Amino acid sequence: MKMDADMSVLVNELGHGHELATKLDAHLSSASTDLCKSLVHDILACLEKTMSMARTSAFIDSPQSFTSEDSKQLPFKVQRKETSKKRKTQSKWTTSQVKLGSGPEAEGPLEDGYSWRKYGQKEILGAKHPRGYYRCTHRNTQGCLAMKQVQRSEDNPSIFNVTYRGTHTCSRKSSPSTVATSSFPLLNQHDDRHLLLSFQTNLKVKTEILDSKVQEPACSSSFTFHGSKPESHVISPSSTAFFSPTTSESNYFSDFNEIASAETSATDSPLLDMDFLLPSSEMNTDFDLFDISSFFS
DNA sequence: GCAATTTGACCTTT
DNA sequence: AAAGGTCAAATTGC
Repeated sequence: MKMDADMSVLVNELGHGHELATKLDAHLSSASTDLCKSLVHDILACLEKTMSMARTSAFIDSPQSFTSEDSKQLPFKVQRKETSKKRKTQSKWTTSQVKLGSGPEAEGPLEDGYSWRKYGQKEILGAKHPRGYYRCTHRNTQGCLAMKQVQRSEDNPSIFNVTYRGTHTCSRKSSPSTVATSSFPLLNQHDDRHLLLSFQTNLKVKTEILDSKVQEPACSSSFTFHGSKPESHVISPSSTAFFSPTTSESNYFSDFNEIASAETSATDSPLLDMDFLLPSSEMNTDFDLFDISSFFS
């Protein structure tokens, strides 16, 4: 990855987003709700942090997440003993963050275009809500190792922290309904629809690259979906496009994967394991995953 | 009947 | 020993 150039683009884009958020903040002075104000400040804080991280190349150095030992494993049937190293590496991931908000017309990246299958749920210490564990539906059939974790936010029930791990190597076949229910099974389907719709107008995406120890390459991304009061939103025709697999090729998640891929490729890691398989040449330096401006228009 | 989800047990890490 | 992550049998839904 052409790191200097890309980082420059990153900083520029984030700077632009920061500028827009600042403008929005100014306009929200009287008519806005506390939530909106809060969100704006949240966005600003995150952007500032991200810009700072980009400048310091903090997250450039995040290596890949799995060892060569892991890469030897057949993905189709993970054996318990062999998962030990995977966990070891995962626990050492480190993060950088990017948050995205969504504007009214921004068809949020809520749907990543993939289908997920839940394989576990765990009560997390100190957390009000359990964490759900998901892996790609095509794990067994196509060996796709993508996984994600979904956990409801502590303070705001409408916020879901979604952490993605690995890159999809499968062909995406998920239907909107399948995805909608499988992505957030912590809610019933009725709530899911509200939640998903709410993402159109209030989406916050947080990207994390966990703190990496040099000897344990790792990278993950965390998306925080921030839904506002569901009942305040109305179904729009465009919402269907949001879930359409045909649009997923350019959705935020896939784009982020490309970005993450580029990041890790800069580490010169020899591994082509589950995390980031896309070559750096496919890096979208336009950074449209983080087309932050769209969220403020 | 098949696929997805639930959930308690098990395993690894800290 | 505690906590987090995964497995897999049982259950549920289509």
